[in-house]
Amino acid sequence: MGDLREPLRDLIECGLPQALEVMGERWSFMILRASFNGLKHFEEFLTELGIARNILSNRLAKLVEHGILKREPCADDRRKIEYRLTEKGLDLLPAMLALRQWGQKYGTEQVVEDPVLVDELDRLPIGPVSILAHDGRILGPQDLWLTRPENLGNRADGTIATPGAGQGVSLGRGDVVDLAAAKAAAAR
Amino acid sequence: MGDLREPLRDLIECGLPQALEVMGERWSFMILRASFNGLKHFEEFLTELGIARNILSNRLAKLVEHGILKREPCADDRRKIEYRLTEKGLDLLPAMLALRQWGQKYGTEQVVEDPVLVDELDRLPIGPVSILAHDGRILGPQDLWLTRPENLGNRADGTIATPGAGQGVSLGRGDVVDLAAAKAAAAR
DNA sequence: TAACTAGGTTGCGAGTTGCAACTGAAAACT
DNA sequence: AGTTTTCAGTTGCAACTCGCAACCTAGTTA
Repeated sequence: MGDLREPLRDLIECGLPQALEVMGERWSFMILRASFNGLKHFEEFLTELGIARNILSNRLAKLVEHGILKREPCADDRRKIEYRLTEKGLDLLPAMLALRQWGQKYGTEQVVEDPVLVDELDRLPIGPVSILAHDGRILGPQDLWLTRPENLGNRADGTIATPGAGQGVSLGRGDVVDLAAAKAAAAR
Repeated sequence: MGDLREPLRDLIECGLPQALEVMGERWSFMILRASFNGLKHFEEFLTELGIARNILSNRLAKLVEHGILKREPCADDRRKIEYRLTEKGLDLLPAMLALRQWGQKYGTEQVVEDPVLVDELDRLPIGPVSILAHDGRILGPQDLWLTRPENLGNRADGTIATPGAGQGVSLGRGDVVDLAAAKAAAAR
């Protein structure tokens, strides 16, 4: 179970609550998806999502406030306002796809999708959103371990790994995966 | 913009709403994370998350109802109940990590993490959760395209791609990424 | 038997959500 | 020019949800 004895007690300080502050609200992900789908205007979101006007107004304002969407008056029609994804918003794509792939995998209704999301290059369906090691290997729950920063690269066998070309990603404090449970589940 | 003229109007039928039905509720992801962290008992979640008792009770019941956690009476103490992740729950790991990586990247407070989530093999930090092509290439928003099922593999240059060993993943109906916007943003 | 613990449930006030109606400004029609 | 329509919001009100504290019940410990 890693080299930590106990699961950490202070889970508050990590990226998840920060993400949920915006995206945890009821319609945020649906609006985000609509944005990815190219919707830009208030009334489009309104009719598309079937959301209440005041809620939409409120949610859009919050998404803009958090820098996920940007709000720009339309040039050709000065009543219209364009809500467009920022880079920060685009960066939510993996999270959204992961969620929806999960929803699709386990959803009650097995929907036959009509337009398929494909790789532009070969026009073949994309694979699952995955957790990658620094060198690109795909990792499952059973491959994750928790360690203190000072022990990075200290392999179980005593040898030392050095980060190659891989881009390490820093995660939040309190980032513990229950390996015992994960491995037990994987073993079943 | 793919070979579809317009963004689809019926975005309802896809995996996302199904996922949000459970995980869209306020505390669901935090409870999930606590589960990944190895917490199993009611009072543990309670003190760890600082959530209200009734809400926790309600959320746990819903997570169990949706098959994300399973509820098992403890053998040694029949008052205690263990809430453990099911496979369906474990499958939410990419979504949770994607969300928290995003939160960490853009969060106001740059938290210095103490325990780092690493690859078990070499004990080096994991990379970002990524969207993969069927053959494992990492895809960004600008690499995504939308196509009708009957046109799968029809490349822009007219040649035809055939799925290799890659495992295609089926996404929900209405799965459209606004390529124009994504590419424009990527170009900036 | 009394006290304690684990996991809930109930009641109440505060905050959120959703519907419908209204506003105000810019465009379109007549 | 004057009326109507469209766009993006705001306001009022009913229903629901959240969080806190208190209470409840079964099993465990002293």
